[in-house]
This record gives sequence, C-alpha cells and structure tokens, in this order.
Amino acid sequence: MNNNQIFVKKLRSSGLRPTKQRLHICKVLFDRKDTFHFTINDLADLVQRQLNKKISLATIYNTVHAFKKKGYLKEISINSDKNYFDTNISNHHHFFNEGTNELIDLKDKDVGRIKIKKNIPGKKIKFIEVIVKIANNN
Amino acid sequence: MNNNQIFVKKLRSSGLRPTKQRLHICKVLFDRKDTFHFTINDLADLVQRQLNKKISLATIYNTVHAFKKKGYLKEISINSDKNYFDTNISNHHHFFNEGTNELIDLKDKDVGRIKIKKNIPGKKIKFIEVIVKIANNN
DNA sequence: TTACCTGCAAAGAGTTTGCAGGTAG
DNA sequence: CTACCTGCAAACTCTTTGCAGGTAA
Repeated sequence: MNNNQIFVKKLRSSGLRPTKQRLHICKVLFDRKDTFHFTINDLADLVQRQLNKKISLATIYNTVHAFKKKGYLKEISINSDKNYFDTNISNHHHFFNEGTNELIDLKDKDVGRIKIKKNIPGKKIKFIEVIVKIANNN
Repeated sequence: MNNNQIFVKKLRSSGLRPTKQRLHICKVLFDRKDTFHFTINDLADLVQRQLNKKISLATIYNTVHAFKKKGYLKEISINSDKNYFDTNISNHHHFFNEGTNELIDLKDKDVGRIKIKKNIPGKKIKFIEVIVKIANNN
C-alpha cells in the first residue's frame, strides 16, 4: 500500500473525505521518519508553504480534530499558550525546553515506572502524562 | 500576624500595593484550609460574589500573575482550554478528572520517584510535572 | 503630590462557526 | 444529484493593553 492509499484510509476511517487539501495535510503529518510535534499554526504554515497556496484554517482544524478523535494524533498539554499535537501516538512522555518551546520525545523506557500510591474511589487511571521541563545548564 | 497583615506582606513582596480589591483577592485565595485550584474566571466570580461588586479583570490578572511570578501561586498545564492555578506551591502532582474538569492534589509521597533515564546535553531538568488523568470506573 | 491602581472598553491571539460556491461519490 | 468540503469572514473566548479618573504613600 503506498502512502497515498494509507492517507485515504486514515481520512476515511476518521469520517473525512479524501480531498486534495486533506491529502496534503496527511503528507505533512505522516510522510516522515521522525515524530512531529506541532501547533495548528505550524501545520498550516507548512502545508501552505508546500502547496504554495492558502488552505483554510477550518480545514486544518477539522482534519486535525478528526485525527485526534480517531487516535491518529495525540494532544500534549504543555501550557495554555500553545496547543501541541504529536504524530507519535505510542505511550511516551516529553521533555519541554522552555527556552525554545521545543518538545522532545522520551521513549517509554526512558522513564522509570511511575507508581501512583493514591486511589480515588470509583475512578480509574486513564492515562499518565509526564512533562519534564528543561533549561540551559548554566 | 493576622491574615490581613500576611496579605499585605504578600502583596508588597510581589511588588503590588495592598488595595481593597487585592486584599479581597488574597482572602479568596489564601484564607482557606485546603488547596485551591482555580481558573482566572473562577477567581473573578468568587471575588465578585463575595464583594457583591464588579472587579476589573485587569486587576485579577495582574495580581495573579504577580503572585505566580513571586511563587505564591503555581500554574498547572492540563489542557489548552483552561489555564489552572494552584495555591499549593509545594512539590506535588495532580489527578485530573476529565469528566468534571476537577483537579485533585497528589502529595509528593503519593507518587513514586520518577526516574528519567535520558539526558539532553547542556540541559538540566528544571521541574517534572505529572498529570494523572482519571475517569469513572465503569 | 506622585506613582500606581481601577474599571472600562478596545484590541489581540487562537479557535470555532456560518454561509455560498465547489467537489467527491 | 446530494452530501460533504472549502475558503472566507465573522463570531467567540480568553487574555492583554490603553486610558482617564481614583487612591495609596
């Protein structure tokens, strides 16, 4: 299956029609070796630069949100200023460089087992998110 | 030292004059037994309900930000929708109930030591934030 | 008296929505 | 052909800023 077919499948399974604009969004998101951390703005800029043509924010937003809902993208809570997404949907955590606003993946094995010793009756743990804020060494 | 004197001291050490409005903000924030998790909106509502009078958002914002800068309040990154603050400035983590948007403190001892096995050259770890997302048990 | 503060309103940033023309199926 | 999509612009929400009158020191 080539990339384009994969993208079409992702879009369809997210309830979206595979339009030209959305296939370009997919290309920017998923046609890469490494994890991609981005804000909506980053993504819009990249897609538009690649296409050399304006793409509506409405399209970017609805595509990203559909992918997030379907689980093809993860949202990362860093701070309230910027809303980050991550194409790495495996279980992992992050370094966040506050100087540069850069996110770096921490593989699951890079973080020791996290033990939560408190229990809330009637609730179960859904997901643990760890953000390791880093700064220059001086 | 009574509460009012403590509040005046907090304000002054944050570079703010102790005005009537700010003393009320202090009362809502710090005159309580338990940790208080809030958004700017929560705080504005509470202060205004107590005073039965409108308080400018400008005042709320500049006071909260000055306290945060001075370290009397902590900011918590949960998601991009809401910006939470915490009157508990000790080292601790949080449960976040996604159904109710409620934050619950995890004492430091409730979370096992977190071991980060990866190092970024030239950077040091400033601070680790853990959010444990919880949901109903069913 | 002077510098800071308050309240209001307007301005910004990021996100969402409504609509009319366009496109996939 | 119909339902969905796109692009645009307007609307919304949250936060910040500017200003004129008011208050702390």
